[in-house]
Formats: sequence, structure tokens, C-alpha cells
Amino acid sequence: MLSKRAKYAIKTILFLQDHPELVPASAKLISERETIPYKFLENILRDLKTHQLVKSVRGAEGGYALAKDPSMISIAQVMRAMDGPIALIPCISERFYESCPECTDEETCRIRKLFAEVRSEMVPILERPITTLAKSK
Amino acid sequence: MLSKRAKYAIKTILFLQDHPELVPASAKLISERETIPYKFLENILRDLKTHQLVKSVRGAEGGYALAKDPSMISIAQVMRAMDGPIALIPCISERFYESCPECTDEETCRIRKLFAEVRSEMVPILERPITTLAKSK
DNA sequence: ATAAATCCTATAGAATAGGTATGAATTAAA
DNA sequence: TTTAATTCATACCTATTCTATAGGATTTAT
Repeated sequence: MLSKRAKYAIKTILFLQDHPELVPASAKLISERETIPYKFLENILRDLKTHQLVKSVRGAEGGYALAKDPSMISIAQVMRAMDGPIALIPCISERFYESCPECTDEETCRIRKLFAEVRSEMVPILERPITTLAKSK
Repeated sequence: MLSKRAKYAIKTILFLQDHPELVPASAKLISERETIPYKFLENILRDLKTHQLVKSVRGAEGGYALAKDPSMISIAQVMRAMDGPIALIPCISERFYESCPECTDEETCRIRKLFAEVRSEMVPILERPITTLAKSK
């Protein structure tokens, strides 16, 4: 399941996309508008910044903005930044690969094969740019 | 990510499917053959039994067997028994539905919409009977 | 200067993961 | 009828992760 951290991060990214007029948006503002605990959000924003998904302006009137064009940002990027692998098992993850200690033959592992199929269905959906998410409200 | 609990459970189910000649298979045997910690496996087997995926025979020469025809068992069933929802967010889960406390309108929630799409791709794959998993080794 | 911000480190409580310990109940076989 | 193998049940344990919160240092527009 998606962590709250990732969910809050996604909401933050979408908020920044939806409100270019409020940019740079302060953590306080985002926190209030999206009902995300303030200090927790600060933490998440730092992480998003490390992963170059947002950029920041310091000092009074400062805040956060998307670090790149929204058409270059996907939910998958946010999820990977917050929660790590999208794949349900590490032995098929592209960016977070890890072999199963007990596995004798990855090539023939049925479990791996099944979850590889799942992954290859999930990833393209999550990698769509956030601009393709129908805007609502 | 899939928990070890779920992974061990899947391996156990596949083991029982692959070795009808060893049925009823004792926890000890399964534990050795699949290198799953014995006491942890006992725990998992109890849970699988509660969810009617395996049945047990008590006493000496006892052990575990699949509770129904393998063609009626899916990886999704095992995952739900062990880890709960397959959906990445609870507001689109069929069996473990929970609304997001802060959500004002599920109908228009873009996040929900996206993850619903992900879920509807994942579930059919995971719900295939285990008999359809190409046997290997 | 002051206020409003980001930035940084540390801490804390709760839940979950991954197991372990102990022993009772059941049953086949010797 | 004893013994050994097994399931069944409960409780416990340790480490990690999750979800934050606290306190303060730093930066900057006004």
C-alpha cells in the first residue's frame, strides 16, 4: 500500500501543478490547503527537493515550486522518491533490484514471472506525466 | 512490497500443488524444502487454514494439503489472506475498502482514478488460478 | 529589525515485520 | 499403552518503519 508520505507528496505535487499563481507556495499554505501535518510536510518537501522534484526559495515570501515542467513529472517518480520500488518483489525492480537470497534460478521462478507481468502493467500507467491526469474540481 | 509472510505462503501453496505425493506435508518438511523458518511457517499455515486455503491433518503422519482444487486457488487469494488489500490505496479496494478521511469527493479524485486503473490491471493477473503458472524446474 | 520562510537534527510513540518460546492436544505406529 | 511426530494456541520479543513533532539555525523580503 501507498504510504501517507507518498500520498501527501503526490497531493503536494498536484497542488503545485494546479496553482501556478501561488508559486512559490509555502509549506504552511500547502499544509493548510491539503490538510497535511505541517512538520511532516516540511520533511516530505525536503525529500522531494533532494529528488529534484521540487525546488525551493528561501526566506520570507519563499516557498516551493515544481523543479521541472509538469509534463516531465510522473506519479511513479514521486512514489519511487518516497517509498522506493514500485515492483511488488525486489527481484524484478529496475531501480531497486535485489535478488532473493534463497532463489536458485530467477529465470524459471514462477513467482517472479507473475510479478514481472504485474509490474509491466503497472509501471506505464504510473509513469504517465501528471499533466495527463484529468483535472477536476 | 510483498511481505515475506506472503511470499512464504505462496511458496507453500505452490509446493503443495507441485507435490501431491507428499500430501499431507508436514510443516517441518515444507520448512526444510522451501527454507522457511519453521515456527514462522507454522504461524503462516495456521493463517492459511483460517482462510481455507489449506486443510490440516493432526497427529503423527499429519500435515497440510490444499483445501480446494488448485484451479480454484489464486495468488491474489494468498496475498489477501496474508497482507490484506492488493489495491495501493484503500479507497478503491473491493474487499478492504476504506475512505480517505480528508477526501471530499471520491468521484473526482485524480489519485483515486489513477490507482483504480492500476488496480484493474493488476487484479486479473493475480487472480489467475495457480494451475496456469507455467511449471518450471 | 522583524517576520516569514526554508533548512536541519533529533526525538517519540505506534504499528508492522519477522520471528521465537512454550506447551497443550491429537494421533499413528511401535 | 507408551512414544514420537505432528498440529494448534498463545504469548512474547526485537528491530525497523511509519507518522509524525520539537526546537532551533539560517535566509531574505519588507
